[in-house]
Amino acid sequence: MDAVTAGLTIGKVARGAGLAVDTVRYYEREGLLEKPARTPGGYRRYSPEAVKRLQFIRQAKELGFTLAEIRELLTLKVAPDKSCADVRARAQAKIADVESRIAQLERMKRALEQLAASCSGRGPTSECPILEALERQEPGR
Amino acid sequence: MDAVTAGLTIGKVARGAGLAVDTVRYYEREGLLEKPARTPGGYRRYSPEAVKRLQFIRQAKELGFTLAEIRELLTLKVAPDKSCADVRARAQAKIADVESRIAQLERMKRALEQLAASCSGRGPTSECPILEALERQEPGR
DNA sequence: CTTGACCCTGGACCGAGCTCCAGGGTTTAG
DNA sequence: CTAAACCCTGGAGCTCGGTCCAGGGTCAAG
Repeated sequence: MDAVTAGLTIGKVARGAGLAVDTVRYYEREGLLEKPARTPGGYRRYSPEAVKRLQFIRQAKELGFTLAEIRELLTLKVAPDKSCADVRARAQAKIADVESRIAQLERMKRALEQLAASCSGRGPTSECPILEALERQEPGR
Repeated sequence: MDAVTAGLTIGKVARGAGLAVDTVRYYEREGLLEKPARTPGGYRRYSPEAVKRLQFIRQAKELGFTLAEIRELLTLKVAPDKSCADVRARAQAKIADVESRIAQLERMKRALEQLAASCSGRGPTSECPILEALERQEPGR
C-alpha cells in the first residue's frame, strides 16, 4: 500500500455514499466536491472523508436543499482566516431556515395525526384537515 | 355577483398562493388540482379553498416533497367510503416519513449551532462539524 | 502478462417541473 | 361601446440534477 495505491477509488466512495459514479463526477464538476488526487494513470483517489461529504450531500438533497444551497452549507467551513463573524452570520441564517422547515413539517405532522385520528373514530373521512395546517407563513426560505 | 361571475379567476388564485398562472394550469393537468367550473366563455372559476390547496402544494414542495408525493398527501382525504383503514395506514406512513425528515433537520441544526459556537470562541474555523452530523441513518424515505 | 473489472473524457440525452410564446377570445371598468 | 386587462389552448423551450453511452486506457489478481 504505497502512496499511489492509497485512497479509495470513485467506485468505492460512490457505493459508500449510495450514489452513482457519474453523480460523484457530476458533483465534482459542480464544485461540491474538491478535485481529488490522481494516480499516475489518471484515476481519482479519495480519502474516507469524501464518503462523509457525499453522504451529507445526499441527505441534504433528500431534505429539499438544492445543490446551490448545499454548496453554501459546505463552504461554511472553508473560511480559514478573516471571515469568522461572517461565517457565524451565515450559519445563523441557515439555522433560521432549518428551523422554519422543521416548524412546517411539524405542522404537517400534526395535520396528518389529526387525519389518522378522525378516521379511526368511524364516520366518513371528513374534509381534509391537511389544508388547514399549513396556511400563511413563509419565513425567508 | 350572479352565479356566473362568482368565484376567483385563475390570476387571483395564483397570486393568492404565490404561484404563476401557468403553474396553476400545470397542476391542474397533473391532477393536483381539481378541474374548476368554467364561465360560458371558458374561463376557470375557483373557490377560495383552491388558494389553500395551492398554498399547501407550494409549501410541501419547498419542504422537498415531489409532486407525486404531494398528490398522495392530498388524496388522503378523497376516500369517502370503504378505504378508512387504508387511509389511516397511509397517513401513518406519511407521519413516519415526516418524522424522519424532522430528525434529520434537527441533526443538521445542531451541527450548525456547533459551527457557529466554535467560531465565536476565536481560533480559526475548525474542521467542518456538519459532516459529523448526518452520518449513517436513512429510514425508508 | 493476461484478463476482467474498473476508470477516464466528452458529449448526448432524460424526466421533473415549470415557463414562455403565438394567436385568439372574454370581461369589465369607464 | 371601447379598450385595457385578463383568460384560453397548444406546443416549444428551459433549468436542474443527473444518467448513459462510446471509445479508450488502467489496475490488480492469478
